[in-house]
Amino acid sequence: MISTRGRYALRVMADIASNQEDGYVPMKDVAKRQGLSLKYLEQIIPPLTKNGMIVGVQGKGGGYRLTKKPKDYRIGDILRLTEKELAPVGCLAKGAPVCERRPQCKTIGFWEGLNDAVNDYLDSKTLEDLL
Amino acid sequence: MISTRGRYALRVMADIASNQEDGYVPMKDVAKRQGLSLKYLEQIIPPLTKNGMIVGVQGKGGGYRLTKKPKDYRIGDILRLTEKELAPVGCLAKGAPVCERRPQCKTIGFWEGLNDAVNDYLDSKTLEDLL
DNA sequence: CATTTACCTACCTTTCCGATAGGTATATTA
DNA sequence: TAATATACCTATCGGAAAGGTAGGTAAATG
Repeated sequence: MISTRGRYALRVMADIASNQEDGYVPMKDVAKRQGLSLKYLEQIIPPLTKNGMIVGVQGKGGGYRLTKKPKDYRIGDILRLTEKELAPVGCLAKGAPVCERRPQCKTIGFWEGLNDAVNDYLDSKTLEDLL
Repeated sequence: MISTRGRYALRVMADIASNQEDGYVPMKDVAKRQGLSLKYLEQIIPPLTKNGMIVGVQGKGGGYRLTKKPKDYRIGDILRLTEKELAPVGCLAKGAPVCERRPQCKTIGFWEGLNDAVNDYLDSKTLEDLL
């Protein structure tokens, strides 16, 4: 399942895209428009700035701004950064220990297929599709 | 995303399919072969019997048995019965209250698409594919 | 210098997953 | 008929994680 982190991140990105005419968009405004907690958003955003998806400028008149055109953001990329884990099952998760039943496991291939299906869909859509 | 309930259910179904020559397969044996807790499996199984996916016979010599050929079980059907919730986001869940932001929500269409993509994949595979 | 913003870190509360536990009902076999 | 083996039922529980709150610091602007 997708948590609020990823869902809110998408809404934030779409909101910035819609409001960044030529200046910077304060997260305070985004929070108010979207009806979300500013403090909570503040701890969801960092992975996006650290990976160059958006730029943040401090001080008066500051805020956030996209670094690319909406069309050039794959939703999968946004979610993979903000969501703690996207894999459908634990054994396909990032830091998962190698499952000892792996050799005899009859379902792993099926789960890998599901994982691929999900990621293919996420990568087939862009931020522009949300606007 | 997918919990142990659905994952174990698949392993149980595959195990029964592989061991039900012409008699009934005791859950005790399944638990031992799969390395899972019998008591936990016992509370995962009921939805499968109540919906006619398998039949359970009590008493000595009893156990479980498939009601159809492995090829006729869509994995999606098994998971929708055993998994508490398959929807990728809360607002698409079974008993979810209507979201008040629905009219202005720009992401709901995207999530519905993901939900469809997942279910399409799950319904494209059968129990036979796991054997 | 005052204000506004991003940025950082700790903590907290509730939910729920993943089980454990103890029992009852029902059928078979000796 | 007694003993046994099974399915079936219901309550409880510990730990982890989600989802958020809170309070601060750093930097830029007017």
